[in-house]
Amino acid sequence: MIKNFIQELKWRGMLHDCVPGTEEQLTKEMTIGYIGFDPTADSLGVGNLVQIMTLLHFQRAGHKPIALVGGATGMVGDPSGKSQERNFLSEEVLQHNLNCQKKQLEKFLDFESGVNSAEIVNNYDWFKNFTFLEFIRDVGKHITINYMMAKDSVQKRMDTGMSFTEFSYQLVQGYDFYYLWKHKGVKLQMGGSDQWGNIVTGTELIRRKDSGDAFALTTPLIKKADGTKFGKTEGGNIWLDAKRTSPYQFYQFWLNASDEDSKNYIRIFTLMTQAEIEAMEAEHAKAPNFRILQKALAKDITIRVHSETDYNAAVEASEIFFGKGTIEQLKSVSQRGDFLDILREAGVPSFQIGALDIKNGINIVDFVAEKTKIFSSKGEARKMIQAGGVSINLNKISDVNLIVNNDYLLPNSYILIRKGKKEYSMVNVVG
RNA sequence: GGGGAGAUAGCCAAGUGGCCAAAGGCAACAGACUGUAAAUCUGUCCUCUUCGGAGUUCAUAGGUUCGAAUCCUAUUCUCCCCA
Repeated sequence: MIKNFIQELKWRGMLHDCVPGTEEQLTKEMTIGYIGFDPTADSLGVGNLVQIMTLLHFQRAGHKPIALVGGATGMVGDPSGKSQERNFLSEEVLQHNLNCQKKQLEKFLDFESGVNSAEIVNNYDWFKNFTFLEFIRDVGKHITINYMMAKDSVQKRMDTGMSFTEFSYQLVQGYDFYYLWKHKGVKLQMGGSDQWGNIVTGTELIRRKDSGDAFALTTPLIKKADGTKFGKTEGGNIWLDAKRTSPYQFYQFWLNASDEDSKNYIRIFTLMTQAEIEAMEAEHAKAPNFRILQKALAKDITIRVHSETDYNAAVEASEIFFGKGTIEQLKSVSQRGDFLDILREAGVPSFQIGALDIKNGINIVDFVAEKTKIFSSKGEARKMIQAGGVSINLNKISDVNLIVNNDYLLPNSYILIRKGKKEYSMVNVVG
C-alpha cells in the first residue's frame, strides 16, 4: 500500500527540491530511501527532527527508511554551510555520539513492519577497510575535479581556504549512496536543502560508475517567521535528550512558537492530516489567545520525543507557572508529595538554604544572590528586583529590603522564585 | 619574495592625545501592552558595588607623555594587490 509521498511532503511544506522522476519512482514501487545524520553531538536536536519526520512520513507512505549514522563522514567533516575548517572529534567522542544518536533514532521509526521495516546503518562499516588507493581508483576516477569545484559548499570556501579533507567530503558521502544503492537497493537519498550538492554527487557517481538510476530529494531549511534560526533559544539548542533539554523546556519551546510559525511546525512535526490541521487552524483563528495550535503541537511532539508522563508533568508545571496560578493554588498543590518531583522533572533548578537563615529572616538580595546562586551578583539581583523582574511564590516584589522568613515557606518547605518572565528556581529549606 | 590595509565590548562598527567605560546598529536581558505570541514603546547591557563609587578593558609586550584606544618600537595574527 503505497501513498504518494511527494504530495504528502508538498502540502506539509517539506519539499524543497527533487530530481526529475522521483515522484514516478515512488509511486511505482516500494522504494528504499535514506538520510544521513552527522554525529557532531551526543544528542540530536530539534533541527534533526525535520529529517526524522521525513523518514517517518516516508515509512508511513509505504517505503523503507534507512537512517545512516556518519561514523566515517563524521571523521571528515561536512563543509556545507560552514565558513571554517572543522575540528576533528576524537574517536571516543565520535563513538559515544554515534551510539546516543542511534538510540534516539530507534524511538521514532518502526523496525517491525515487515518489508518496509526501518534500518540503521553506519557508514564506517564500509569505509573502515576501504584503503585510500582503492578509494581514489574506484571512486575518485569517476568524478572530475571540475564537477566537485562547482559545488556551492566548495565555492564559498575558495577565499578562506579549505583542506583536501573537507574537499573530499562530498566524494565520501557520494560513495555512501553508491554503496547503499549497490548493496541494499537504495534508490533515494533525502536530506536538508544544504545537502543537495552532496546528494547529487552520489547520484552522479551511481550513473557514471554503473549507469544506474538514483534519486534525490531535499527538504527546505526551516526558519522562523522573523528570519532567525530555528531550534535555538537563549539557552542554546533545543535537544531531544532530556538530560540536555528537560521535557518541560522542550514543551515550552513548542508552546512558545509564534502563530505564524506554529502553522508551519504543525505540518512538519506532527502526523496530523491536512483536514485535521486546517480545522484546527480555523479554530485557532477564532480565538488565537487560546493557542490551540501551539498546544496541540507541543503535546504531540513532547509525547513522541519524551513520554505521556513527561508531557503531563510539563503541562502541570506550566499551568502553575503561567496559568491563573494564585498563591493559594500554589500552596494547595505544594501539599502533594509529588509536586516537588514534578518541578524537578520539569528541569526547574533547585537550591538549598539552611533552616536557620530563613527562621531569622534574610534580606531578599542576599537570599537570591548569596545564599543561593539564582543571581550571580547582588548588583544584578538588585537591578532586576527594582525593574520588577523577580517574583517570590508568584507574587512580584519590588522592595530590595524585603526580608524573607518562615512566612514565605510553602508546604513541603520550599520557596519558588521567578526570575524574569519564564525562569523559575526553587529553594529548598534544609537542616 | 615585494607593496598595501587592518585587529575596538557577544557580533557589526565609530572614535586618530584629556570632554572615553568608549557613538550608533544588531543580538541578549528586564518592564509596559498582550495571549507565556508577533509588533511597538521604555530601561539595562565590561566586572563588582553599601548606588556615593571602585576595579579591569580597545591584538600582545614595551616606550613617550601630567595624561594613550589614539603617538613611537617590537611581536603575533587577518585580509587585499603584485610576483
